[in-house]
Amino acid sequence: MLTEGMGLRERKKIQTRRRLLAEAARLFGERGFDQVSVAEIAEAADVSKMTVFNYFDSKEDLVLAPMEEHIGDVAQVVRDRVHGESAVAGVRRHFLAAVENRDPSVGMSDSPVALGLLQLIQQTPALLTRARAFFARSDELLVDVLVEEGEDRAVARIVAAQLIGTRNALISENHRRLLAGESAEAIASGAAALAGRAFDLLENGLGDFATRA
Amino acid sequence: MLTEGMGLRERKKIQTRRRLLAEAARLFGERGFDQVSVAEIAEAADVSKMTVFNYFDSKEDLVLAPMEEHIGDVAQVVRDRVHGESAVAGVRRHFLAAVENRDPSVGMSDSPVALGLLQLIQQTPALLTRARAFFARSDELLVDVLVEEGEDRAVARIVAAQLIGTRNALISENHRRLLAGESAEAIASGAAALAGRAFDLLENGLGDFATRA
DNA sequence: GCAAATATTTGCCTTAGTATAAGTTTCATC
DNA sequence: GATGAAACTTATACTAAGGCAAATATTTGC
Repeated sequence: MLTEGMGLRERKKIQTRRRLLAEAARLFGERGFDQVSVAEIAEAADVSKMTVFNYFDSKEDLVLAPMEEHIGDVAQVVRDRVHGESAVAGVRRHFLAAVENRDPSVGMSDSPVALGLLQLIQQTPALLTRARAFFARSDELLVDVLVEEGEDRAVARIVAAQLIGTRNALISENHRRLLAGESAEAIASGAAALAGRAFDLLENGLGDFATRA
Repeated sequence: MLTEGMGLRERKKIQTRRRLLAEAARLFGERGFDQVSVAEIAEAADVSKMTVFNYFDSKEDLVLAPMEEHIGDVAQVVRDRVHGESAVAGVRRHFLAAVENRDPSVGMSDSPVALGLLQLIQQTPALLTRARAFFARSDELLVDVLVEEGEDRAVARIVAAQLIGTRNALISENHRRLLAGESAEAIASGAAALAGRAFDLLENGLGDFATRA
């Protein structure tokens, strides 16, 4: 975060925000989400409780704020896809590149901090719930892009659900492996293979998948 | 709900539960979810606040309890599908039958009560959130069925996400039309056509859907 | 330095949800 | 039909999230 050209007020706000996020992460990491009150976080960051809610709409946001930035990623990728490229192809390309780059937003970071966050989220119902809301929002944003391009909204919702659902399942699988102790390095090739399979299913259809013998 | 053969205790419990649901629906309908406290509902139903939480785990459950019964529907349908039928075909068949039967669980009831509930849910973030949790649970249950049949879990998660996502998008579209004032009768044929399109996309793939010109 | 804008604090309030212990009702069994 | 156990409800008191209003402090542009 560049701070040049900012007034004192802006710089302080950024600092306070960072301090709140850091103290929250520390306390949550030590004791778990539900065992830390907002008041404690406020105290640790040396501000009042009200100020915490001034910076973050809810206690959950103290954990999930970083995720929030990526809500529009898929919609953006589809909007920016190259000529001749389908929606699925665009998402596939972007996802594979993210895996290649060990992008934390697709569950490819095995840093202690990222792992700690992941664990916290998985263990805390309130956070899981909130994370799901982000998926729902991603979906809406993608629908809007498709509608802008002239697709029927009802069809767009179906396609978006399939695309976002597939992508989330892939990310979630990466998370599972990270939490099982695998390194990002170890996960990478498997993740790419699985993604290939997943996007193939999307593009060519489930067909007679799981047909009862 | 048959009450024969039940003791007084069981009958009273059922009555209390119904009274709580009815009073909650009435009050929520009159003033909105957030403008009614649990204490008020308890008073209206002539029980203590604690008793409300004895019957329902949370305030949201007072609205969503009826939905909860259908969480396992898709998983059950897939588990029970006939020989030679694929997972998609099974879900398609069941969904189309539900539309035909104006089943409320797929958004095909235009009764005032159902409409009121729908509206309440759409307008209340906490309820929307909770409803999404049900979808997530549906998904997990479906994954379990596929895994039991021998599918790889990672692949099962991808397929389940596509199936459940598609179905939810269809239901959600029905909800949209209901809230726009259309009758279940009027929605039926369109819903069937859209469902056909949606499951075709699932079965045969998105292919070059939304390929940029 | 001063006034306007903006951030922060303080204190208070409502409400969901939990824990506990003490009452009350139902039921099975004799 | 009395009785004791089990199930259910209640009152009470508590915690914590979150929202609100008015007072206070800080930064800004001038």
